[in-house]
Amino acid sequence: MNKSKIKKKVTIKDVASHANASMSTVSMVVNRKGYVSDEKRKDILSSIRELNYVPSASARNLASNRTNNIGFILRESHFTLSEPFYTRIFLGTEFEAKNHNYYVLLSTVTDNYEKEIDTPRLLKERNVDGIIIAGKVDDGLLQEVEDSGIPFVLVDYQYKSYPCITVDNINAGIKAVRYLIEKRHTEIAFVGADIKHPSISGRLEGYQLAMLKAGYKDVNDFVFIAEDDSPTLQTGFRIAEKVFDSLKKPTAVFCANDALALGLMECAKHRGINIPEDLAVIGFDDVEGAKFSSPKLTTVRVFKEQIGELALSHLAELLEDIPNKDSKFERSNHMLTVPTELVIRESA
Amino acid sequence: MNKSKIKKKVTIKDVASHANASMSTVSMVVNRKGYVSDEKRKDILSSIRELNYVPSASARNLASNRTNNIGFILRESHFTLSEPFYTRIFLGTEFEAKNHNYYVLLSTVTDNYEKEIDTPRLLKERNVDGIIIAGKVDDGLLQEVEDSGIPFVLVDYQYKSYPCITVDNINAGIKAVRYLIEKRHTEIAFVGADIKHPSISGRLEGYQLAMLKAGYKDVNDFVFIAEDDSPTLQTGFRIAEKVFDSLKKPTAVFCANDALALGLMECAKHRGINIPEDLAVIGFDDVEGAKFSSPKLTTVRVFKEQIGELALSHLAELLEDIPNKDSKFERSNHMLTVPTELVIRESA
DNA sequence: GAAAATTATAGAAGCGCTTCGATAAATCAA
DNA sequence: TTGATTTATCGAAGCGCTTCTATAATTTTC
Repeated sequence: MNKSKIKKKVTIKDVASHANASMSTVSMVVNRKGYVSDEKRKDILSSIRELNYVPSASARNLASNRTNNIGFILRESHFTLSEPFYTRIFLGTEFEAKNHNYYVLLSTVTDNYEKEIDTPRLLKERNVDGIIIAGKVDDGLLQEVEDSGIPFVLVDYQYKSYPCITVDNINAGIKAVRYLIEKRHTEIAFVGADIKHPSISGRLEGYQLAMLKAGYKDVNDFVFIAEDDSPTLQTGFRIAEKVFDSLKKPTAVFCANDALALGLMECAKHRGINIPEDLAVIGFDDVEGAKFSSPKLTTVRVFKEQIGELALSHLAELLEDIPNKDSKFERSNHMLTVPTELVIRESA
Repeated sequence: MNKSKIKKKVTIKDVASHANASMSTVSMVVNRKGYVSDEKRKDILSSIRELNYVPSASARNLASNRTNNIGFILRESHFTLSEPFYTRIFLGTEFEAKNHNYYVLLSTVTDNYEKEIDTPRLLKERNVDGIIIAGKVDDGLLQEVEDSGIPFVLVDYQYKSYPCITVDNINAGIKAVRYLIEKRHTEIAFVGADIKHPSISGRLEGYQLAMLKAGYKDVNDFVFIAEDDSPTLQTGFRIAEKVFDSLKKPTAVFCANDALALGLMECAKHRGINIPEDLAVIGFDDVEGAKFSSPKLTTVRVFKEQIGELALSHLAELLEDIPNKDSKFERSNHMLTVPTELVIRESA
């Protein structure tokens, strides 16, 4: 705008002449590439500091044909969810992006995505080097991303055998149930909803495996599921009514997420069922509310920020194409599951 | 990465030769500038479509010395707040950004910001044309932004007399209280917390003005405030206990936000106080939970997305520096307040 | 101790666009 | 009619980098 004291922008040229070097040498120092003598490097670095030189991103991008941007695609409804699950993941990504010198362009897509029409601009204009897609999104979008040839990583969702970071739901389910068994519970129920979601079904699978292992034959006896409902507090309340009305009275419940657990506890309170005395409850996710409920909810903690970080660092790996021996990703297999932690509070 | 069928990137040059024009003419068409005959324009546009040309952002930015990016700065804790207030605002900004052809770079800052050290990268590297700062942030950061010379707009916060978009708290407060008075309430209380926050104090001010107008002398008689606590559900519960224990029994309460109102209602339930029969309650914000509480909360709706949109469009105005007669911003005064709406549900 | 490989630096092309003249035709003013 | 404006188009410079190539100087190899 209308400025008077426009400080002339410091360019690589200024640094070069100030340090008595060529532009290319300065560039190499900045990018840690090629051969530069220690002496020259020192001169250049001090010139950079002295002149307060910051490379121009646009120039850099143009010349190197990279953007240094990562796209983060998320469904609108996931973004504005009152429980900050995906925002936490985003935060982790953003944090890690700083370490890798990327910017993150967040782009939300509507829930009823229409191919071509709703295509995120960052995809159309191709000004990202890679893309992170968090949560379940429309298949059409996934297809578009694939077709674009831009490397991408899925988070908390699986599709075909694309690189993805997911929660280790099965093991977490096993851990939760095993804990209940240790506590001498025998009648252990599972409460779930939206069973088609891979995360939920994974948790159920963990439950079933643990029950089988413990010698139960009919692992579906105590399974209560609202197949097509989303796993909310309200749904939890509703399922709870069925649970409490059923003949077989469980002494413990493993819920597919915290919202369900909280809803179930609400219902229990209404019915005068004491938790954890009459009924032990374990949730999943470790949402904010879990710490504040009464009794405080015992649950499986999901490390959301870590997931976001991991997604970014894996994507960075893909982009840099550096065969990284330390990589958490085995050769062929680009699927990584993140471990969880059982947080024992009051409800179980 | 390693692609086989790399589609050669379509450049402005390709379009130019295909349309039998010069690069500069194509550029002018793309940017809607200068003089181009209708005929040539049509040719060029159809070539663009045919070749599926998308301008390169980096090249553009480099040549024009703009970035086409807007920075959106937010405190981490505000971002991961379980109530998606700021994320909603961000969503509005992002939405509007598409219309103005900007990308939004979201950058969170830690709550205990340290000048220089925590400076957002987008500020340091100056790769945004303008900045939106949402919510209260550290003064030092504000200073840095100011010093950078990059135009900025504050949202839901005021500082000196910088351009800002805020909620019309005072009028909303008046509206809420007036509604209660219409409903023949005479003993109307105000419940608030964190009173130094301009939004909260604005709401109190509205309350006081309405009460004065209604003929009350001692407008502070019925004011209950937890000065330094943040306005959460827990705080609401605590204040409620004081309210219910006090001698003067209000028949209606105007709460500074929904969380407080929800907490108060929780406490009322414990005490067997019926809402709205024994006590009318009005909240503020219209959070998700307001629709689900029982009774459903009557509250003042804040149009979060709209605020975000407004912030962006105002910033765009500043950047384009086009004296816009339709602007909602009067000449000198760059402060805009966004109106609210009283949503009448069950609690009042 | 000559050829090969490595280290160190500089120069220049070029990434894809915007924008500043230059030029010329068409329109206007008097 | 003639000079001044407006309209229309093009060519070329240049934005600030990266990176390829060239050229030396130095070190390694056998």
